Amino acid sequence: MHGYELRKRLNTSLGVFRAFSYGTLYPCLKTLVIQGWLIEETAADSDPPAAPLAGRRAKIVYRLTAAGKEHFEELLAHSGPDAWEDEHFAARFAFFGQTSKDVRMRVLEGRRSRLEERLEKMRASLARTRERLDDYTLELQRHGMESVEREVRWLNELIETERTGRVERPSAEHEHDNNQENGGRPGDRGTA
Amino acid sequence: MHGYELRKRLNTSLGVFRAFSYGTLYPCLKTLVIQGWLIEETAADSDPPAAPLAGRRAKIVYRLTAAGKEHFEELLAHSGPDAWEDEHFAARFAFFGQTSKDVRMRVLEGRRSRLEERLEKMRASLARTRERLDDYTLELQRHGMESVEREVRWLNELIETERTGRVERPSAEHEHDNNQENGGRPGDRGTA
DNA sequence: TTCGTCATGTAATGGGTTACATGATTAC
DNA sequence: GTAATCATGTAACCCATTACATGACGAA
Repeated sequence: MHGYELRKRLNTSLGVFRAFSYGTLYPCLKTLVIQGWLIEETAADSDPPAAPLAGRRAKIVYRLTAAGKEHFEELLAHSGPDAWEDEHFAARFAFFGQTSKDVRMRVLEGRRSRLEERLEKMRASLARTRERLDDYTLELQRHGMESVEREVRWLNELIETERTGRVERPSAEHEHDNNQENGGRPGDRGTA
Repeated sequence: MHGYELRKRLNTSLGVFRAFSYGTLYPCLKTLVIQGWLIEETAADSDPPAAPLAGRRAKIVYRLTAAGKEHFEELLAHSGPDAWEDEHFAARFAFFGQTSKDVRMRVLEGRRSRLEERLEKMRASLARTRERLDDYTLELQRHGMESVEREVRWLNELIETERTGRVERPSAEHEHDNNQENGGRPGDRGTA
């Protein structure tokens, strides 16, 4: 798709991502083209649904190259040391539909243990400072800890679901292809 | 206190804030000095608990000036247009102990309505895109929304507590002074 | 004697935003 | 005719991080 559309999607569809500004997005797309992961298709038009002639500024439609797709899949699979941090994790999770089960398990479990570490620290510091802080600060910490605990529970559910190989919510039950090497069970598109 | 100590506190005590690096902290303190909100006290030492002579590198202890305190209180009270965003709110909340009840109410209610706006948007976009996304993306959105809903409930509790003028948790019940113009009810220090 | 922690600081870099420029098209 | 939205892009800036430099002290 083209830049503008991409940004809108990031804005609305995925609530978790903050939308990047154009000042970030367009230069970024350009570098991806230079690196060979994307190609620009200065698509005059391909399917005009009730075409009102040319129109507007020429859209630049970006498409993944073969190399780009390969690289992307590599990125999803190979989890670096900070793959468990908030934003990294959310990004990975958003593309779970394109990964295999074992990758998903690794990421989910990694995230969980990361959060458990964090909980440890929070509990420790809370115990240490308990008496020396005012009620509001304490309340803030308490709420923060509960948020983390809640995410751990969420992860537990997801891991369990993943393990038993089941769809987690009612949701749509259409059929679709694409998805490498995992018999297309849990994460397939719900697209018609 | 001095820079190093300040940073440690931000690291451990307040779990919510990410700790700033020294590269941020020290220059920042310097500018605050220049602006007149802080003064450096190249404190040789004031209370050596079992003083082992001079020792180490000279600590630079920072202290609020009168102007600084005034400025700070102004910042807490006068909420700008983005005072309801995540980090701004957390920062404000952390200093609730130093504010008056009506400021607290304004901030809490502002935050809540901000979150409710956000919920609206999320609900709308979720309804719009429901069928076009895979289960994982949907699950991510769902979890995000529930997080926001949870924070709204939290705020409701806090507002209610604030309104009826009560301490929200068991906590310590010591007495202390300092706190301007609000009869020292809910947010006072729990310090011994 | 070496390592960890205390303590302060600087320079290079990174990753993002804001504000602006451009211009056509659609909706009121 | 005027505003909002579509659509792409650039330049200036901001805020924070990383990596480094310096050095003394205490503990293993």
